[in-house]
Amino acid sequence: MRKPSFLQVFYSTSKQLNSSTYLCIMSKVRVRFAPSPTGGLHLGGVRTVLYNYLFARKHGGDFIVRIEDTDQNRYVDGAEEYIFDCLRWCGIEPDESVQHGGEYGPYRQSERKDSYREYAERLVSQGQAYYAFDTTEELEQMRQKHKTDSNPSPQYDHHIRMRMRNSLTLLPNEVEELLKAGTRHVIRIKMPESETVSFTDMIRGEVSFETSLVDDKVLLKADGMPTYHLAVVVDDHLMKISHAFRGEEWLPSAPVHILLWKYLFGLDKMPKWAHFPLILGPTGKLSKRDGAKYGFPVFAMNWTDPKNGELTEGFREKGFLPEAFLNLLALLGWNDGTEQEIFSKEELVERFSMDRVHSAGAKFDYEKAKWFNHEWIKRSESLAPKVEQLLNDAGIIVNDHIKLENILELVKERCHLLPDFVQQTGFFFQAPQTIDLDAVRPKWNEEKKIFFLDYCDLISGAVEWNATALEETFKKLATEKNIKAGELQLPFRVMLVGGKFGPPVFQIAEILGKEETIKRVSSFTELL
RNA sequence: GGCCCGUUCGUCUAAGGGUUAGGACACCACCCUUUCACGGUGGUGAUACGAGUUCGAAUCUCGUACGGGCUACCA
Repeated sequence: MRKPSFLQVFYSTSKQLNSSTYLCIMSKVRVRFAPSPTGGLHLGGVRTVLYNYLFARKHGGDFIVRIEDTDQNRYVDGAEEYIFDCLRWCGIEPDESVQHGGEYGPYRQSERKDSYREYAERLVSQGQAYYAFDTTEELEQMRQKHKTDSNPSPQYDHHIRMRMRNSLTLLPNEVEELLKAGTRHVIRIKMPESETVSFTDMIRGEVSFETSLVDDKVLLKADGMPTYHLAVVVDDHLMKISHAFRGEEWLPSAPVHILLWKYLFGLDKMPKWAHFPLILGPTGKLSKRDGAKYGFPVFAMNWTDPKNGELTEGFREKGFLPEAFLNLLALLGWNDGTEQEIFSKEELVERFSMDRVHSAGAKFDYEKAKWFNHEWIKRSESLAPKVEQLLNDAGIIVNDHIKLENILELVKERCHLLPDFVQQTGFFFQAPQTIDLDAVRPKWNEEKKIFFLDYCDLISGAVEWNATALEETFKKLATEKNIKAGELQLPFRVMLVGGKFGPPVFQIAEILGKEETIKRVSSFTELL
């Protein structure tokens, strides 16, 4: 018997599915990251990008970056460029964006301004939204007037709206007049008085809300710009977004978005939602404003606030590898069910699945973050350019690149953050500026001084210059002089590197070379 | 205050009714190493509480407590 073709199977299976599942199968996966250009890009933002990206790649879909710049007051110069720089550093390239182009542009909401009003007006004519003419002062008055102990933050909702100045309370011709006169107004959604709105979150399952408890959110602002609520729904529709992922802080406004989808485009067209758990700092939600006050970075890369010139350090500059940064972020709220913790980007794409994303918030652990970075440093084969840059910045010139590669292999396991390499490799290229004499002094004596002088004589004539030979000579001489070799190794180390650190001391001497080794020992013996 | 989400070692997490509740980071001890690391071995350490369902609950249900988020013409 012939096997049924894929299409036949597909057709017969799909008939048994409901229409929304059918659509889900049919439509291409398209996800978006929608940041607002208001400052640095923090941990949580990058993880949201990552999960979006992984999901898109995993399902052969598109990853879109849409700039949500509908608030002109909060616009910060350079923030948009910065976001793309961060993504580039992480190795995440969008398929469509302001910088990458695409068929669904413009990808900046401010440039789509004209399209939103039409949808808001449509809602008004459908009776699902209304014009509101209340001024900021009137709103403030309302909040003051209705504020009680049991209701500290009164909402513009179905209890209040009939007492405000809007197209629900005003006569039609009054509204007409106000509109004609160009009176500043907003368009608000008219939340139903008693409906239950629910949806299935890919991470949390069914979530439901009573519409009577949700306020009449502004959809279109007085300046003609949409609020997030309108823009996200309209643009997700226009850009054919199949799955909408965002942080948990958006969950409370989900009913507004669901209703908007229902009114404007139909629930069957609505993307699947997932709300990611928050990444918490030591005291709660990580905030952009808290910058590096936690003792660890929160931004992906250095961010300088153009308003006050204030610099906030980023993970990149702190010395994190992008591979490690992505890895640690991926594991903050997700795991593949095995005990594996180190994943490359490619592995993450392969293993990622939304139903293994945790629903509970995760407190960021900087110690573990450093462990991830250490693991990636140990695995990395391409550290040299980064380390060389760091050394240059410290005023140390790298004259031999093969030598640097060899040194890197030797010291990798001692470095958690990239700047650690400066201490661990610097002395190979430049004699130590400071010598930790105190580490040697207590057990130092004339006998030992003579040992080193004699050792220098011995090795200066050595034909074979390698760690093994050097160690052999060293130990032999020590035995002859009846001094414990161990007591001599620490001083030797301090002479060569300046302190109690670094790889095995004879290997250091090997790399340093004869001339330099003898030079450092001699100058040391003159100091003590 | 209201609404929503959440709750397994200090932290990130595994365990989709039956496990001595597993791993990782951190911490401690020992081994390796006469620096510091890496590595190895071992250890301390958790199902918030109370009911219910069940022969059996970390796991399902309800309540309580606690934590977090939201409550703008910000996103």
